[in-house]
Amino acid sequence: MGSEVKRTGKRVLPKPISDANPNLDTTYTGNVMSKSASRREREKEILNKTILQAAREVLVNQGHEAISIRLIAEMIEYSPSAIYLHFKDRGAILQALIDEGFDELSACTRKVKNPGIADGVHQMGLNYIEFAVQNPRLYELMFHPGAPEDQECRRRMTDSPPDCFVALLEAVEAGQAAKVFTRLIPVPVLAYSLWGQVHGIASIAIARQFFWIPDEQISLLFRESTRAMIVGLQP
Amino acid sequence: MGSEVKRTGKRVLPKPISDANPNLDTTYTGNVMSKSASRREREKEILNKTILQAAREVLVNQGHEAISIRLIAEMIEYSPSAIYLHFKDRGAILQALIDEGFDELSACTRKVKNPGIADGVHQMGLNYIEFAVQNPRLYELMFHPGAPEDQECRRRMTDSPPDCFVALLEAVEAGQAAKVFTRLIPVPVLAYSLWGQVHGIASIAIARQFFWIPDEQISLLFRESTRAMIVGLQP
DNA sequence: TTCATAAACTGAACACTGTTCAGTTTATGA
DNA sequence: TCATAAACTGAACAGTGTTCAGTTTATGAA
Repeated sequence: MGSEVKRTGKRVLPKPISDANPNLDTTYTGNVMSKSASRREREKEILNKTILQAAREVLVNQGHEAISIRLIAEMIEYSPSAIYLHFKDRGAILQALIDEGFDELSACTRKVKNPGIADGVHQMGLNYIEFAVQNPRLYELMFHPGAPEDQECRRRMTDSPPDCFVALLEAVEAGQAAKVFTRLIPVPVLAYSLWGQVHGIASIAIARQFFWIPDEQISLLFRESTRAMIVGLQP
Repeated sequence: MGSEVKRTGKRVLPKPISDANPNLDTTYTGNVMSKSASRREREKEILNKTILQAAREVLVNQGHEAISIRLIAEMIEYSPSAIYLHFKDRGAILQALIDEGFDELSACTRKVKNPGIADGVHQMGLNYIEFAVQNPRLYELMFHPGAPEDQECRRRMTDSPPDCFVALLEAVEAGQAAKVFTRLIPVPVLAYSLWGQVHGIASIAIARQFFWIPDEQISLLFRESTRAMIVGLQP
């Protein structure tokens, strides 16, 4: 619990950004939105981020099951009900974390220089696994968010694939053009084969309950399994 | 809810097995354990199974998150507290379901005839994926039981691998002897590469949110990805 | 058959969730 | 200065897992 400060309606946090503040947005005042209204919007944005920061901290340390509204409320020193002014429900918070995760994963896979050649695809896979291993709780949330029904996340996902998969599809297409993948199977099948491989290795690496493999062989496993998959896709 | 029958202490269910019952165990009466004591033990066993049946029904239809003590209690027409006379806590019920799952998965992989040859290994992988796809909720529970800490499941797992993995290790060793896998990497690395592949494909197939692939290409994906992995493990 | 004892079982409680909403406090702009 | 809107709280509701005192039933010896 800690502080026993009496809490009243409006909080001093987030601090009102004074006119002297260099971050003040002076380019967009006037007719459509009043100055204070836009400031309020920025404050709202800040509190939004604060909530997500707290949620992510819990996620990293204890996993997504430990994320509770009341806990977050205590961390950011607001009442639990205040959170519902910023997020529809607990699921919306998790979804925001999932979105963050996919953005970061996408950045990891996109940073390889030549995705179209065999080494490039290999490196994409290794980057993917690296992200998963370094953010195990987040990765777990991204692919196993728990209650599987009702989420509109499902709809969004099926509407358009996450960008990390788009990157893979592009690499596969470039690889086919460059004769890296010569086997005559549809591009999605090729891409899913590759994705399945790295996802499986990453999942197993995260769920450490399944490791009777010496530590020094893990990176060998990452390299060999991804290599084998790429080699296997050329007849 | 249904019946409003007044419930009192001891239940008529499970029915006492009379002496006329052909299932009566007459081989072990007498000194160590009295007749009625052994009957009670059998009744306990039955109620145990009844609880697990109910739990599995919920699991299959709604996923493991929907398994609640109170719901199970209603299904088997006992009070919630009665369940704690048979299982330490909710986690113990889930663990029992997980154990069932690994037994069944093991049976699936073990039923291939020649696991040591390439086709055998391939078939093991396909059987594995088939199990996962046909028991998606169970498979999800087995590998993502939720709260990851505190479980003594962790200890048991790290003590000895599940039998399905032992079967794979044996197949890989036989495959190496038969020159199916000629690449010079340690057996565990080989086995994990194969397991990672099928696990990844199975996971993605289950989390259908990630499918923009036409239905008719799914079995092709299963076959091609497992094939590619096996081919890739020979230099 | 009687009866103390052990086993099985229940009901009420506790502490914890997510979520809602009436009511209070604060900021706003005329 | 002051009505109004926005921000926020506190208490409540319904749900969860779990515990435990107390009741009901079955048992086996007297």
